[in-house]
Amino acid sequence: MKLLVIDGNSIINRAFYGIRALTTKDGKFTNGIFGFMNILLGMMEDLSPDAVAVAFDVKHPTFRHEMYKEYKGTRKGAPPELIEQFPTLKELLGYLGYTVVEKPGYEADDILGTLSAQCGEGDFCYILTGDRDSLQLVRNNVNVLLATTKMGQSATVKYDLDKINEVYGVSPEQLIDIKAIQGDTSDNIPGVAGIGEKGAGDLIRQFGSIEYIYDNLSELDIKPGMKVKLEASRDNAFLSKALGRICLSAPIDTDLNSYRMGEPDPVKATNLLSSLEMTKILKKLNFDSAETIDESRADTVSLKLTDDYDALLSSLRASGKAYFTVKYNDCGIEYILFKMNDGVVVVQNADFMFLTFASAFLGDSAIEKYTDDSKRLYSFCDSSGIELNGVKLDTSLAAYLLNPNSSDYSVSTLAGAYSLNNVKVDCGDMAELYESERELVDAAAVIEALSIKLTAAIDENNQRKLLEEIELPLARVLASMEREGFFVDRAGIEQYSDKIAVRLEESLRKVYDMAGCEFNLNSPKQLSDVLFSEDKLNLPHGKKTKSGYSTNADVLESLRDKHPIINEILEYRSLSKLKSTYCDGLLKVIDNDGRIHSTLNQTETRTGRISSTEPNLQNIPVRTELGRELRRFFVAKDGCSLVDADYSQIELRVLAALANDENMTSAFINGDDIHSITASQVMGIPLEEVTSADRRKAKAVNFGIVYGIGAFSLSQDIGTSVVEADRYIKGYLANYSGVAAFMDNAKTSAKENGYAETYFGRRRYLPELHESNAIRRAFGERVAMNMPIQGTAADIIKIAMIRVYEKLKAEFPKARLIMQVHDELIIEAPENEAQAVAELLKETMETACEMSVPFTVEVACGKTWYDTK
DNA sequence: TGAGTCACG
DNA sequence: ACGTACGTGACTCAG
Repeated sequence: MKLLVIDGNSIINRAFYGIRALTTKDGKFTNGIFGFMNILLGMMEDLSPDAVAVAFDVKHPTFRHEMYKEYKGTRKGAPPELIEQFPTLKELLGYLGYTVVEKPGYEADDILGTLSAQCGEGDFCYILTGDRDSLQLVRNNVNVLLATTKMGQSATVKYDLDKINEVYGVSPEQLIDIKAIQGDTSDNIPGVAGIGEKGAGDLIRQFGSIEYIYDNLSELDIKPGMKVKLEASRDNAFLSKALGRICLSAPIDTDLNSYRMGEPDPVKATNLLSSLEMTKILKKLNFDSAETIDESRADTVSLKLTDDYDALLSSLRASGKAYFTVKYNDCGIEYILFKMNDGVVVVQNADFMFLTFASAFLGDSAIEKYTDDSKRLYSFCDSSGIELNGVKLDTSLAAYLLNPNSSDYSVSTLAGAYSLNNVKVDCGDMAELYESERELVDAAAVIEALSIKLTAAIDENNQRKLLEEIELPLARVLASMEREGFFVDRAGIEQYSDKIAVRLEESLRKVYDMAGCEFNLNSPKQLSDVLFSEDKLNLPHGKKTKSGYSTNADVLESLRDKHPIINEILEYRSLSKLKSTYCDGLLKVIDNDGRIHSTLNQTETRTGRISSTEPNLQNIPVRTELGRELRRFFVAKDGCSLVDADYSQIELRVLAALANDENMTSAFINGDDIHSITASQVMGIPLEEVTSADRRKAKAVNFGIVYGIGAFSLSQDIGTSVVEADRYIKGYLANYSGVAAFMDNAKTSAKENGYAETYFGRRRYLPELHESNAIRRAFGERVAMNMPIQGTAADIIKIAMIRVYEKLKAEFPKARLIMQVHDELIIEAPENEAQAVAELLKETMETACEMSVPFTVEVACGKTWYDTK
C-alpha cells in the first residue's frame, strides 16, 4: 500500500507565510487553507496514494503549559489569524475523505514517525512536511517530501536514503546525533554548548554516533577545545538525543487500512469551499455537479424553452421585474435565460421575431432588470440600435462594491459565496441544452436569489446611491467608450517603430562592445551577471532581488558615473520598452475600423478606479519627449478634434476637503500654487524665496502624504537623508494639522470598521490591519490612508463621466467620450463643436462634486493627443 | 507561471 | 530587526 502522511501544522504554516493576506468577503482568513489544499491536491495528483493521514499537533490545554516550558521555550505561538484556520481545514479534510490524526501530548512528528514505522514490505510511505527534523524517519521504503520555498517559489524535494547521504553525508539515524550535538533553540533542545551545525556534522560523519564519541572521548583525535565543550555538555548531549528522536509508538490507530481514502461528501465539501470562496480548489476537485446538490434541501428549478414572446413579455411586464442572463455569440445574442416564478425560461435567437422581442423587453423602462454583465448588454444594445433601459442591478457591480478585493464576480462564484449553490435544475426535455450550457443555466437559476441577497447587502452597507447613481449608469458610459475606441495613425506608428528599431540596434551594439561580450540584454539575470561579476565589469552591486542583484533604473542611475555602459543600457531599456510594448503592442490591437478598442474594466481595482486592458491606454508615455511622441499617433478622425481635460491635483484637493484642513483648503480656494505654498510653510521661508528645488521637495512630500509616506522612501525620492526627510514630514503634519488628524482617523476607523471608505461610501476591507506581521500591518495602514483619497477622486471622475456622457448625448450628439486616464477625460468632437464641448467638459468636471475646495480642470483641444498637452 | 522591469495616474 | 509610498497592465525571461 502507498501511504501519504502529512505534517498538517508544518504545511499550513508554510502556506500561511507564503501567501499574503487572503480572506473571504467577510474577512475570514483563508490563505493557510488555500495553500494547504493546493499542495495537497498537487501531491494527490503526483503520487496517487492509497491512504492518506494528515497529522496535527494538539494544543492540549492542561498539557500546553508544560510543553511550552519543557520543549517549546523559544518557539513563538502561531498568530490568531492562522489558528482560526485549523478547525476549518480539519473539517474540510474530513469532508474530502482524508483522515485527520491527532493525539493530545504528541506532536505531528510523532504521528508521522509512528505511521511510517508501520510500513512493512510491499508498503511505501511518503512523508510530506516542511520540517527537516522528519528526515530522520527516512528508510528504504519511507521517503520525506520536504516542502521548501526557494526564491519565493514553493516546491517539494524528495529525500530518500541516497539524497540524505548526498546532502548530509550520514544516515537518517545519525541526523539525530547531529542534532543532539548541534541543538535546536526552536525545539528547546540544548545540544552541546559552543558547537554548531558544521562542527556537529563533522563529528558524526567522522565518528558515527555520540555514544561512540563519549565512550572514547579521551582517545579520539578531536581538538582539545572541542573535547572540553563535549565533556561539559555530556548529559545535555544524551538528553538532546532522546528529545530529538521522533517517537515511533504514539498511541494511535496503527492499522494502515484505516487511513484509506474515505468517500468524500461532495455536498458538504462544496458548500464549505464555496463559503471560503475557493473556486479554484473546487474546480480542481472536479466533482460531478449532480453530486454537489443536497437533494433533501435543494431548490428545484425547471428548465424550458419558449418562443411565445408575447406571453413572456406580458408576464415580465406584469411582474415589473426581469432576472436574466444572456449568452452571446459572434452575431449578437444567442440565448436569453430568464428566471421566472416557475423556473428558467429560455428564449433562443432563432427567428426574426426574437430581435423584436429583445428590443421591446430591453427598451421597456418599466421592467426592472437584474442581470450579471450590464456593460456587455449595453454594448450589444448600442450595436443593435436598441435603447437599454431600467437596469436595476448588475450582480458583478453590486458584488464589487460589497468587496472589491475579489477577482471573480461571475454568478457561479457569487452564488457559492452567498450559499446559493444548492439548486437543482429539472431539465425535462432540455437535457441537451443543460448539458452544453450548464453554467449558464445554473447562473440563470440563481440570479433572482442572488440579486435579492446582494440588494439587501448593498442596503445594509448604505451603498445604494453609489450603486444606482455611479456604477450602474457608468457601465453604459464605459460600453460606449469601448465601442467608440481611439483612432490611431497606423502608418505613423510604423514609421516611428522603424526609427526606434534602428536606434535600438545601435544601442545594443554599443552595449555589447563595452561589455566585451554578447548576451541577452532583455534578461535581468544575464545583465546582472555582466555588470556585477568579478570577472566581468565588477561594478558595485546594489540591493539584491530573489534571483540576483537588481538592475532596475534606480540602481543603474546610481551607477551612471561608474561606467559609460550604464547610460547605454538605460537608453536600450527605454527604447526597447517603446518598441515592444507600445509600437508592436499597439499595432497588434488596431481594429479593422482603424481604431483601438481598449477594454475598460469596472470591477478590477481595489480603490474604485477603472482599469484599461488589451491594450492599456492608461499608460501611454508622456514623461519623456521621445515617448510622448507616440501621442502624435492618437488622433481625432477626419473632421474632428480631441478635447482633453484633466483635474489638477485632484487627490490633494480631495485630501484637503476630506481632512477639512484649514490651511490646505484656503490655499486651494485662493488658487495658490500648492507645492510652493507647502514649501514656504513647511520650510518656514517666504513664498517669494522658495526655489525650484524647494518646490520639488514639497511636491514629493505632497505626493508621498497621499500614499501614506515613510521617511525612508521620501529620502530616496528627494535624495536627502532619512533624518531630514523625517523632519519634512513632521513639519508637514504640524503645518497641516487637519491632514495629520485625518490620517490618524483613517487608520483607527479602518481598524474599527474593518474597512476604509470613500466620501461616497465605497469600501475596501483591510484584513491586513489585524495581522500580527508588522510589515503587512503597516501596509494596511498606508492603504487605509490612501484608499479614501484615491477612491474619492475615482468616484468624482466617474460622476463627471456620467454627466458628460448625458450632456453630450443631449447637446452634442456627434461628440463622444472616448477615454479616461484616472484624472483625465478625452472627447472626440466635430471640429466646429470642439470649443463648445471643451467648455461643457470643463464645467461638468468642475461641478461634478461640491466640496470645500474647488476642483479645477484644465482643458485643451488638438488634432492629436500630443497636441492637447 | 512568477519575477523583474517599466509605462501611466 | 524588519523593509521601505498608493493604484494599475504589458512584455520578457526562465524554470
